[in-house]
Formats: sequence, structure tokens, C-alpha cells
Amino acid sequence: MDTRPVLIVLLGPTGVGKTELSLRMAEMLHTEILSSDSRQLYADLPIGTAAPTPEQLARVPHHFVGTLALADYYSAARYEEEALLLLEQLFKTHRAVVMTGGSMMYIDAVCRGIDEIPTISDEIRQRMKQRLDEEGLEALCEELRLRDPEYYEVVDRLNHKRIVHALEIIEASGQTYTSLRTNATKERPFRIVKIGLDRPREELFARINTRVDQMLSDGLLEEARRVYPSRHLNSLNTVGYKEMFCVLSGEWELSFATERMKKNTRVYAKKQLTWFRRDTSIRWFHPSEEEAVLEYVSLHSTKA
RNA sequence: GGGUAGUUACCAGAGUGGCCAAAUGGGGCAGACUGUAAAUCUGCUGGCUUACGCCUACGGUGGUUCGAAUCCAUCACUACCCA
Repeated sequence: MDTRPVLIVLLGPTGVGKTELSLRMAEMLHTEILSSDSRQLYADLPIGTAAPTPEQLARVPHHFVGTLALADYYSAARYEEEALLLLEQLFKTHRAVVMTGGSMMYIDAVCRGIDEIPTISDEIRQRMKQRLDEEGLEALCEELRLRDPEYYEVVDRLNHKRIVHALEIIEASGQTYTSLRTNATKERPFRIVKIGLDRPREELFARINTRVDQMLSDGLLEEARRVYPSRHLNSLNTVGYKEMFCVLSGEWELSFATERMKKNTRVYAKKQLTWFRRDTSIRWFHPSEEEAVLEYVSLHSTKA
């Protein structure tokens, strides 16, 4: 019998209804919640990221919600590290912990682990960005072909982020990306039970559309205005804010921006589903099947 | 009742004899992904097909033509104008 504690991972596309169910689940298990959402991490974005409300936060202790400043550096790797540390603590007093959110890479970082790759310094980042602008993608591709031919063969050569990052790794460590990439799944000192929430596409999209309208009437534009001076930060390269910034700069009408935001959110949801679809260990439910989900969870959180 | 304009793929909309299964935009579908990932990138979008290709398609019907989304006739519908 597997006596390890359990991490319940509640995942699904944006807007599907994870938050409410995660609260019910955590209350039932008398436990706490780790958010695995790369944007709810930031303190200044409660409306646009649909972060748990103060009332919801009061119901169950949450972690990784509103803990970062917009300028803070963060990554999936850092999340992996911090989340594992926290879980170790929580599992001393809880048999099960709930993790919920839709950031695919963050979830995988905790569940499977990601390889040791050096964090790139700002200097290297800046230099590579400049080189990309000046020399172009093709020149960098050519350089990668020479310096890491193995990765060059498999990388998406039209995706500048991938090319640049591979070169940055060489610059920073003197080692190739290929040599650092093991793609190994790390063993965790806890069991993992993944629960996916999904709805028929039409239903999901309708929810997304009305949620965006709700965000607007909750003051999203004002929230965006407050962070507007920081708009070039990566943390604000985020659906919802990007579109509002175009309104604030006078480029777009609010109604147009709102439609774009809905569309981009729908696209994001699809992307999440594409990623999750590969993970065959996920047990899928419709959010209305709350009783079934809770039953499934209690079954799997008591013993293996 | 008369006149004019229009009817194109999921939507909008270009095309006015062959290079058209049909530009472009929107929307949609599918995929990639290991370090700022709500990011970044890719493919598809009439049907069958791995493909060559075949079939069905530009409101309906009938014509002209070697060949029609494109020309003609007629019918239907829509919009606007005149009565």
C-alpha cells in the first residue's frame, strides 16, 4: 500500500470553474490550496487574472496568490522549487493538499520536474535580444546549427524564443541545451491525482465571454491603468492587459479590445486543452459533477 | 404596381469568361512546447484521399460557349427608391 501523502491537482482551461471546486475540495479535506497560475502570482492583477476573491481566500489558506511584484523574476523552475518546499511542510500536517490552476508548465514542473538549466542573466538576455533585432532569426539559427547541431535538428526554427534561449544557455553555461535536456520524470515523495475539468466547447466559450464582460464591469480597465507604466514587463504580457493597454494608448476602441480579449482568452483555453490532452493520467469531469469529483478525491486521498 | 442594386464557402467580402475550390479579414479546428509559458511558434478550414487526383460547389432553372462564379433569359428572395 502506498502511504505517501497525496497532491490533488485540479486543472483545466481558463474559465471552466476550477476555483469554486478547489475550495469545496480543500474544505472537505481540511487542507490548503496551492495555486498553479503564473499570473495570479502577481499582487496587482486580481481582476484580470480572475484570482480568488478575499472571501474565497478567507475560506481556505492559499499559497502562490498575489505574492509577487510585477517586476519580480519568476519561472516554472522557481515554482517547482518553491512548491516542493512548501509541500514538504504541508505534508507534515496534512494527508492531502490541493493544487489548482491552469499554467501547464507549472503543473508539469511540480508533477514531473524540469531539467536543470541555468537561469539567464539580464545581460545575456539583453545582448541576445539585441542580436535578434540586428542580425535576424536566420543568423541566430545558423549559429545554433554550429553550436548545438543536435537541438538545431529538432527545434522549431521559426520560433525565435526557442532559438534565442538555446543560444542563451550556451552563453550562460558553456554547455549545449541538448546536453542539459534529459526529459526525465522526477520521482516525488507524494502521490499525484490529477483531475481535469472540461465543458463542451460552446459552454466554455460562453462562460469565457461573459466572464470577460464581468471583468470589465468589475474595473479591469482601471486595474490596467494602474499598471500601465509597467506594461513592458513580461508579467503584463498577459491576455486581458495587452488589450486594455491598447485602449489606454488610444489605439483601440474599448469594444474592439473587449472582443479581442475574449478571442484571445478562448485561444488560450484551447491551448491549455491541447497541452492537457497529452496527459493520459488526468481523470476528466464536467464541473457540475461536483459530488462525483469529491467522491473520487476522497477515495484517492485516504489510501492508494 | 414601377425602378435600381444585390444574392459567393461558418460570417463578412473580393473575384465579372479559362491561371478559381475561389483573394483578404474575422471566426473556428488541430498541433508544437522543459526556465519570465495567459509567452512563443506552426498547420488546416467544401467532400473523399497519404498524394496524384476525383467529386460537389459562387440563390433556383434553362441557355450561349471548347470552357461560366463571371455572359444571356427567366424565376425566387433581400435592400433601397418611386407610386
